Amino acid sequence: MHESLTIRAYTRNVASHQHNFCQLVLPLNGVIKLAMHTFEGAIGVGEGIVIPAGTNHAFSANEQARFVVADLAALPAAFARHTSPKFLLSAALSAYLQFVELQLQQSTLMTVETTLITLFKQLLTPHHIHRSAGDKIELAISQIHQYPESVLSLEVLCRHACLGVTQFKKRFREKTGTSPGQYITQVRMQKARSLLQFTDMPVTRVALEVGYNDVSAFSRRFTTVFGRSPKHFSRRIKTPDEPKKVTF
DNA sequence: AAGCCCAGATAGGCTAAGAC
DNA sequence: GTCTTAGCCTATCTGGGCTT
Repeated sequence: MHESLTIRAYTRNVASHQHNFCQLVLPLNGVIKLAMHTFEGAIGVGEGIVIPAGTNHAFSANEQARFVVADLAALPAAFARHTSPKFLLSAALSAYLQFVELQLQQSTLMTVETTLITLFKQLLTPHHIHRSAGDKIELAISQIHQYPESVLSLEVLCRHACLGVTQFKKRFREKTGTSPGQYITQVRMQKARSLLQFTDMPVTRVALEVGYNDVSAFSRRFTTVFGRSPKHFSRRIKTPDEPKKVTF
């Protein structure tokens, strides 16, 4: 099949139908109402819904609605563990979809669409796709992904999930396969590595950005997780091949 | 099923020393 | 000045068993 990204707008009522491919619907503006056997409700900006191949679905979109529809040959791996078809997008992925809209409206090159789809599929990772806030544990997970630098004690997370500590720990492990503490560390270290690789922030600043008030504690944890010190990943390292800065 | 308790493990803060 | 590493200490987390 031909995989594609398209921008669609206001749609009154589309009767129940199905495709032999997987479809993701991602609002850029307005609200879309969707009905299928595993879900019935509305999705807005910052959310998305996955419609597996062969699933009957009907939908309508309000007058303000504008949304990206991605037709994909297979269900992306990031959705394999999802129990709900609804999901949340990271701020970075939402920004990318805005960029996609502009490019699709302005570019006439087929290669651009191909590149946009390729990158879109690469961004469909747990780092950018969070489960919908419809579940109590998902609320806590969403909090971890949105604010990894904040105080994320068990007490705080239990409050977000409206659960007791025992229930929270049990359900969290069932959902994620790991403990809350280890999950938080994973998220923080992934973010730290990205900041080191793609910004010129010093290690001390990166430590603060991911919730460590002490750089030695951050360095120790980072080295444990990745096997190399933060400085190894830092852009601030000058390699022998790096061109010398020319000043005028 | 949910909550409580507890021993052991782990994380994070602080300090100091040393490399670059 | 920036960063890493190590030692020490305290707080918090984890996982399992027990109770309600």
